[in-house]
Amino acid sequence: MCLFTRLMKALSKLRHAGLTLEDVARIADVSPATVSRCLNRPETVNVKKRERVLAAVERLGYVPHGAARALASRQSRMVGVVFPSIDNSLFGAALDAFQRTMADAGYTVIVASSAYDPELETQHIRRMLQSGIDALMLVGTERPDTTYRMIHARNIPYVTVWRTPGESSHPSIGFDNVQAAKHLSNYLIGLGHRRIAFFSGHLEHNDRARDRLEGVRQSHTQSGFTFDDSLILQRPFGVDGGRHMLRACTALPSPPTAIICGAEPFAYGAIFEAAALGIGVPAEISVAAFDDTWLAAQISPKLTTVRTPNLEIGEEAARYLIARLAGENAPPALPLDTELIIRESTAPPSQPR
Amino acid sequence: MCLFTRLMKALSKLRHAGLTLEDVARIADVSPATVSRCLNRPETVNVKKRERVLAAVERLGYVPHGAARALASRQSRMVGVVFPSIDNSLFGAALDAFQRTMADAGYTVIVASSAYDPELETQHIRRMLQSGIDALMLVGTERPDTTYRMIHARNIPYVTVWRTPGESSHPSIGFDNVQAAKHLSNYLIGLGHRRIAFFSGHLEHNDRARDRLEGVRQSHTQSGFTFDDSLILQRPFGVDGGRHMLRACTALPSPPTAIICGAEPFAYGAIFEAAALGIGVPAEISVAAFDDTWLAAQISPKLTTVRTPNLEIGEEAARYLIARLAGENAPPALPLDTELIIRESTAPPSQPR
DNA sequence: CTGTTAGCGCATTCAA
DNA sequence: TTGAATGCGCTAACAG
Repeated sequence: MCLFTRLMKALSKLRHAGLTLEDVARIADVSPATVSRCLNRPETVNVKKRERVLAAVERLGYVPHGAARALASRQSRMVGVVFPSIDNSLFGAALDAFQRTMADAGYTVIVASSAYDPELETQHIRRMLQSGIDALMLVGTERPDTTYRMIHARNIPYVTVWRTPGESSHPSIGFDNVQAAKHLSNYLIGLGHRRIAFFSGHLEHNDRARDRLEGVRQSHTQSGFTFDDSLILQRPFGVDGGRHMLRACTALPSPPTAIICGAEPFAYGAIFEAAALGIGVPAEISVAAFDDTWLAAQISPKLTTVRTPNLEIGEEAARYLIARLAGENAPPALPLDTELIIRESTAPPSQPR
Repeated sequence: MCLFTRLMKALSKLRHAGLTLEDVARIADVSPATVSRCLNRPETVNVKKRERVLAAVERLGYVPHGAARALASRQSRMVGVVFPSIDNSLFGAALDAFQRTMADAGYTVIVASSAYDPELETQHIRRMLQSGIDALMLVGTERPDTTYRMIHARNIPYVTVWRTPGESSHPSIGFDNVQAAKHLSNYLIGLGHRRIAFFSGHLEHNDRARDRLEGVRQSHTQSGFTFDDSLILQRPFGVDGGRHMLRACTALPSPPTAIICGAEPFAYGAIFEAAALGIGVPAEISVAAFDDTWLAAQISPKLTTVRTPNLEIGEEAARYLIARLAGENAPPALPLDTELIIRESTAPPSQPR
């Protein structure tokens, strides 16, 4: 029995590199508490002692035990991110920037992708809360009240990104999708387009997409035109969706002269398919989109698109959370700017009516 | 004092949704130990009692405290991933699959991107180890011994991905970069190409890139040709690198008739730049690459490329780690297959010599 | 500035 | 099967 205990202990030592605060304390000939202080608030401890302790830490290769630290201090120094997807350069860029900024502040990031499935998102959030995250970043604001209640119950800071606060009362960092879409639509209308199609991913469970559609609508009504709802097409995200929708809408009895794509892959698909079909872009149909990912300026014709501050969103969200975590009561940053980048894929309609 | 203590306790309650095992135990009228059993090994507890306990858990909305659980059980149910980058669909796809598979097995994933910087990678690994991860996934096998020692000291399972074990003794899940490159190069040589350029990211700190170059070399020597080292170009990853290298090598006194790109973005850059320069692909120069990301089949000319099992890598790596975590001694999966996908960007050289 | 003391919330013995 | 007891490794309050 005693043997067994010793064995288990040996094993546990192995697991934890055999080192605890106490070991370090013994070597440095101080109390465990002092070692703890050296690691967490070095300035509160005598210089000579501190050096002795840190030397011991170094020599032993001591590494604090995260869970123990979390349990005792009531913070894990981990933050969670749930994104609709992470295998694209849109959210990838934001995640990258977020992670980098968080790492600089000593935080570790936990990530999960919900595949645009609200239920999956809820599960991920629950699991993360359970893991003891100190803060949370989510995309958009549309989710069940119960989910927000879970978050509030834990009383941790969180941000929603990719939108501005708008009506919702959630801290948000992002840009105004409605305005951005309105701006783009106005530009097209200004070019003379009167029949504009809107290519979108599924609108339910995606407040950003709905915002953009809303912007296009407002642009029309405020310009004194009516937006034709039959020109709203929906497909799952991806190039193939764009190809399909282009084919669908060019086959219409009265086809659009311009297309606004709610997400950039649709625009690529539309442009590729138009090329395949021998339809000139922008000669016969204009194509514009949102996001300005790396491909936009590379393809031919170069894509007219709204640059969205993907990277900045990740960075600002991290900053906001770090501030909150530090006890500051900073409000989230102001809405970030978008910019309409006019390139080659848009032009006046060929046969103005 | 007593008041203060009570206050602190109240505060802590708030932070943790006010619920501990003990609370549940009290409500269900059992001991805390029983509640713990119900949650972890339900089959070892009386059915009636179990139901009572689970009902209480449900009703109270009890959520176990991750850090406490980790501390007591010596496992965090978190696994770490350090990737060179996450804002591209290559690693993004793998990460996505990895995360999904891990989530299904009840694990949470921590992610960090090293930006191809070895030192940053080391830091991230250290931090993750400290966070108490139960397992770790890394890309490639080339890193300081000290890093591997850190991992071994913790005695946790890990995998390296994107390569096959090869000489190194590390568990690996991936494909044979040398063979894949050799295959591609053989195909080009078979087409009649004798001057083949290799577009690469930086070769130091990137064993995959070196493997691919090695494959191209082997292909040449085994076919009885010599590979011209002056046709190895290096640039940071990205389309711009591809554009730049295309310009550079077409300006050579004796330019190549074909290009093998170590990563796909280079190929896109090369193709776009060739179009801009009025150089025909594949009429005047052939272009081929690795990865087969979504764009490969969309651009014009459609890209000849080696399909690499990005998604499968993430999935298999997760499976392997899960098995190891479950105590199974499963060896990593066999090398995954790659497939040469011949499309439109390659053809015999225009002026065979 | 330092050491002593007392838990953090849970899993896991062990004896019943 | 169950409950009581113990401690995981650390931080934080307190007295010195």
